[in-house]
Amino acid sequence: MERLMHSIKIGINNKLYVKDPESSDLGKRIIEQSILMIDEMGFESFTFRKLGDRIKSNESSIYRYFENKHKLLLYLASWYWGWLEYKMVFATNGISNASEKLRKAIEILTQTVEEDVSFSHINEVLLNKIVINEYSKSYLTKEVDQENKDGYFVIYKRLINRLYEMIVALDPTYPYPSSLASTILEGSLHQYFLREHFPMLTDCNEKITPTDYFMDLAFRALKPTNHA
Amino acid sequence: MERLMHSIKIGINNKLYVKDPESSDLGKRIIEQSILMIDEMGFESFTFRKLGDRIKSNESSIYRYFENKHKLLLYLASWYWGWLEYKMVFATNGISNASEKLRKAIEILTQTVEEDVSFSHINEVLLNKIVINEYSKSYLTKEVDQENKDGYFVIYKRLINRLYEMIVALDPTYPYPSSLASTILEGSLHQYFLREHFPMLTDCNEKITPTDYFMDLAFRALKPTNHA
DNA sequence: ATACTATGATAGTAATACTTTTATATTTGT
DNA sequence: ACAAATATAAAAGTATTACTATCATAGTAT
Repeated sequence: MERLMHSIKIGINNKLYVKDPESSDLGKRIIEQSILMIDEMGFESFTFRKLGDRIKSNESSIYRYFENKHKLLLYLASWYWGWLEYKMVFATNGISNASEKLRKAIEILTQTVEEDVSFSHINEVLLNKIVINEYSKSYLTKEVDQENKDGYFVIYKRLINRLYEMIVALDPTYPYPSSLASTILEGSLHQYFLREHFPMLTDCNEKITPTDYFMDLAFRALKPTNHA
Repeated sequence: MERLMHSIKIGINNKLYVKDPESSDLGKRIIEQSILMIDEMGFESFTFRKLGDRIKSNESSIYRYFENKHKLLLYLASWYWGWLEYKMVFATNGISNASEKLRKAIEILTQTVEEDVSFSHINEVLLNKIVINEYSKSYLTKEVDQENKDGYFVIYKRLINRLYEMIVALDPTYPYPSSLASTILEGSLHQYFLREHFPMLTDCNEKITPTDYFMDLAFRALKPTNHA
């Protein structure tokens, strides 16, 4: 798996960047260090000026890669969802039993990102934390509809759609498969956030994981059909 | 109900404001017009300078009521959750059957806010839209833990806790009552957002409501015990 | 040797998120 | 009715942000 992913490039909408950050050393440093900095200081405090100082480059050079920090966040999020999608498709690929397949998918999508193995300059653990803490900000804007039209959220939508398909395959009678799919993905991020900051609002802790909760919820909601 | 609510004041943590906006005409205009403006232009574009222009007052005068726009958002959100809590407690008060009680609570908490009836200067319909589009931004910050300690989220937490208690009363064997309660509240906001901007990611539309979805989900998950 | 490209350095602009000071209007207490 | 206290308004100032523009320079490709 690790070896395989080394040779994979996650295809991100090229409107999200001015110049592909994967195409140069500076670009990779921008990605690498922006992940560290956004995690450290939060998205609002993060600026291209500070990033420039940190990577000993220039603010104006960073603008040659990304129009603004909002697009950088969309880029990072797309990368993350693409990476998760890849892991999920890979892990569920051979499974023919609909129930097992969905089980595996939920496991991959809701489990903690444990360690950083595959891409040298991208720290997936921190990127997962960024997605938990900042992803909502990327779509809760007045520009969502235009940006959605421009395809900035395709990977995320495709991922939810894959989950939707597995739900329908398992139980075609369930009336809310899209909502359940989006609830699992978004709700999982939320439960991680609550575990960290509002432990009274969640049952998740060191022992119980968001995976446990959503696995249970999904299988309480769905009734497998016999042709599965 | 309307008459009753006219005489109710929603108790909001007094650290959220410098001067109580309910205590003066200017304060009420700040609340009234900030709701309209945040709805119109979104929270990031909204500024105290623009609000001052709009209400023909001065930027500096607004700062005498709220330290910054972030605290204003927290104030508006607290007001909203307090208002919802009130409606929920009122509506579920007389119900002794645990199942019916939870049913009523979910209905109140997840249904569309249809019209603005009770408080003259607060438009609850728009406030509901603001909560859908902006609430996450109020807690997805580096300062959450401190602000949580300062009690800025008490009403929201109390509301979820009330829902939690109804879930436990209905089915004490269910292992994730807190997570289910927080999922219903947060997930409902999310489904409304998706319905508006990402219809492919939800089953909710003109006919199917987030209420339908979460009512069904909750009652698939929970098994009433006989002593209910 | 030259031309092209990437990056860096510097400066500039408009807007934001405030703070400070001073003036004026309004309310209230006696 | 008058003085004092309080609320609001007006204006100016500051540091930072989110860029844009210009010019210089180093490396690379032909």
